[in-house]
Amino acid sequence: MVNLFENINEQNIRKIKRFLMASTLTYPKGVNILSNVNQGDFIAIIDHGSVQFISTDYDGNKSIIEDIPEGGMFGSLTFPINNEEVSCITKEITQITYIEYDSITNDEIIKTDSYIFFIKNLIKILSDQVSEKNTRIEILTKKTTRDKLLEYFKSEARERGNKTFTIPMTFTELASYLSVDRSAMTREISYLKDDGIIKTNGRRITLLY
Amino acid sequence: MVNLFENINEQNIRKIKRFLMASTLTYPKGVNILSNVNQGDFIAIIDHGSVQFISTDYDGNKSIIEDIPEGGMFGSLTFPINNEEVSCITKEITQITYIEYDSITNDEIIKTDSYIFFIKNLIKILSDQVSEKNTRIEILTKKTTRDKLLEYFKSEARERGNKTFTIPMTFTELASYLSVDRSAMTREISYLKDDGIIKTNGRRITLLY
DNA sequence: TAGCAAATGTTGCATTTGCAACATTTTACA
DNA sequence: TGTAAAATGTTGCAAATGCAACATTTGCTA
Repeated sequence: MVNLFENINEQNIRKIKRFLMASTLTYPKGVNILSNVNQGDFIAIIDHGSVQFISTDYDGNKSIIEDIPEGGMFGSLTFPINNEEVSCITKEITQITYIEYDSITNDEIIKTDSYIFFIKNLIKILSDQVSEKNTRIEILTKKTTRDKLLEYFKSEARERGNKTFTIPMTFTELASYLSVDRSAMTREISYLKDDGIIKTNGRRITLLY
Repeated sequence: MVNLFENINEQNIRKIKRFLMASTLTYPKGVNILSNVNQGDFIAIIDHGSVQFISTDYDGNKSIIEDIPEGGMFGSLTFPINNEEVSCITKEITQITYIEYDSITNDEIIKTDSYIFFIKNLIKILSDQVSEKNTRIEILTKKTTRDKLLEYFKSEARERGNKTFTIPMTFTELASYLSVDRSAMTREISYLKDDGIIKTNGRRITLLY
């Protein structure tokens, strides 16, 4: 995953952050950081920790929209923040640096040496996010649990270049990512094994075709 | 929707396009434009016409991943283009300008007056795409057709700031967007009407709560 | 390391859904 | 403007799935 400050030395990072009017906040585990959010558009970079965007139903049903790990970023431009159903929860103690969106093109910063790297990193990160979401949409549009699982397994296999891989989350989280009932998913996984389509060993999966 | 060349005058657009090594191609209706795609990463801008990204199953089931209208853009960085299951079909006669991704930060172009506008437009478009996809993911993760419909209706109402709105596509296309069976969706819509939750008049929907 | 919480596995059952087949209406365009 | 294609509406039925309830295993931490 690309870091927003990749290929930029410490000195220039400090300079860019200054021009970007960056401010850094630290949150404890389990708080909703969107509750006291700045005015105006911003970009948030996760220095340490991780967060999760969660959508909650009128029924209390929760679905994870996105997991953002250490080094990741998110922005007010990419989330319907004013949607009261969406919250952004820290999964652990988390330090976040906020950047004002309008400042990314101010006069000072575009004269900075590493500015082009910064912009290219930002564009790359956004592109990767679109790509990731396209992958998830392609999976979610499959009608059956079986097809969702197979599409997910195929996308993992494609990404790793290997028909054997370890899924990077628990089965409980996978069910949430695929938006299916966990127990029904377990059932379908055993059918896939019975039919000789996959082999499993814990979270290690092998596609057999 | 933001256009990649918004706030840039004709002269500078020509200059930027030259530095970007832009090439323009025109396609007839109904062809897969990814079949003969350039080497390397690129950004494609739709000058006239529109395209649709479609994923096709081993069963032949098709699902629309994204509709891109006139003025829209897409890129090799945001689509798993090497995935043989995804195709990009022109919905009508379509003219597309291709830009080489690496050239968006070449030495010539960053000296151009309107470069900052160009970059800001690009970032805005990518952010909007992420945001749109987050909305769709939030809808697709709902378990029932009823909840998918309601989430979609709410997101439309939110966006328009009005509980009455006209859906911007056919019901057939909506079923595809929600990834549900069209006839089952029609059935669910009449249940929603019976239950007094919505009112409809053709594609005009009113949320009654 | 004991104990508790989370993850995983299993199954019956009611509900939801896709699918198919068909009638009717609307739209596009030759 | 006539006609074919697309969109819309309806319904029976079988398949898929969510849900609930429970047993078992794993992992964390006090």
